[in-house]
Amino acid sequence: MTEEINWSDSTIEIVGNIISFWGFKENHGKIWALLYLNNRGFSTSEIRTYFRFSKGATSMLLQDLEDWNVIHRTVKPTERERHFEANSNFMSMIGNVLQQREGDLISETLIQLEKIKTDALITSASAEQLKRLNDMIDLANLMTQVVELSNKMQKRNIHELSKMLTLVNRIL
Amino acid sequence: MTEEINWSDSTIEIVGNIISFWGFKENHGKIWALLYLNNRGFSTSEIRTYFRFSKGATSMLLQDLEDWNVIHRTVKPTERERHFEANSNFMSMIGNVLQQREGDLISETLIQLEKIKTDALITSASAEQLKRLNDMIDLANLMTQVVELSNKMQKRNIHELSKMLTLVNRIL
DNA sequence: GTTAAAGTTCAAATTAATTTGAACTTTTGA
DNA sequence: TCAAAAGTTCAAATTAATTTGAACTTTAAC
Repeated sequence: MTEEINWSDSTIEIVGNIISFWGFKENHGKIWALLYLNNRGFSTSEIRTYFRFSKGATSMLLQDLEDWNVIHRTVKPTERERHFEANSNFMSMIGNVLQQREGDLISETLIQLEKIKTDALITSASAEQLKRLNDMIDLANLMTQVVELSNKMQKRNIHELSKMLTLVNRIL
Repeated sequence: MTEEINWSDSTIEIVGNIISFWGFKENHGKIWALLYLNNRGFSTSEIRTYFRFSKGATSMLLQDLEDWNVIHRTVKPTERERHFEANSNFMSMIGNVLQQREGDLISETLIQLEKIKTDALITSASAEQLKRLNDMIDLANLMTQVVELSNKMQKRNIHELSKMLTLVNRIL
């Protein structure tokens, strides 16, 4: 019976949880937290063993994290397996996923809404309805802005961001 | 065979979609969009018929939207059924859900992380690990700020927000 | 070039989120 | 007060998201 519970284990759980909040898989967050909290490279099989993930899941999760620029490979000349380290710019996780979704969804939405607007103009829509349709277009544009903002936030660290937001909160 | 496809139908689909992006059920977004785009009160059964939702689902969805302050009841003395209208402050939808999650998740996370930090201090954690644990606490605090911000955004309209974000984007 | 370890893919299985509908409670008009 | 219409609840059914693992491809040490 092991006495000591590793404090980083519980943190990994919690961080996995908090990250899934932003629309990620919890396991993306857990892997990132493992790497980040321990501050060293982990091999694929080490990660797999730690979490008891399948080979396929591990491959896919690491792929995503790499694509999102949340982890990077480290060169280990002695080992054949890949090794990964966490990038500390956590915000990129959020930013990248928003960006990915944005590409797929928001711009497409804007195109569709503009198309609908054209239709509405030539048919029966009332002035009030047009106003509201325009609001929806504003909404889609707002989301583009949010995504743009989150991309810029990627380049800042958490402390800096927290301070910035305090400021913005004070202004509003 | 109906010739004319109502332009607002497609908009409702799209808005439902874009709203689910923020972590809502698509059907929350659809109901809100129906009410908002048509700018009038709808009875429960009207809504149910339009979307072909079950009685139970309609009840629950409307309940949520009302709780989140996204729709409100209107008095119709002639009718027995409830009638609902959209509140135009769409942002409250996002803000309220973030807030709701925040209550359940972020504050709890902060408590847990602080507890873990105490443990880490009295056990084996290295200075570097402590630093990273502190980063995680910063992260949780950052999320509190984001939630606070989104609550303030509720009180603004979409146009105003869009302009504000353009400004922030320019600064960063 | 061989081959074995590492990595990928994706259909099937598992798990999680959402919706349904029947039984129940509440509301309201007569 | 009563009854019927409206609204709610929640276990079961449905649908959606995630994970597994076996078959496959790629990589790199020899």
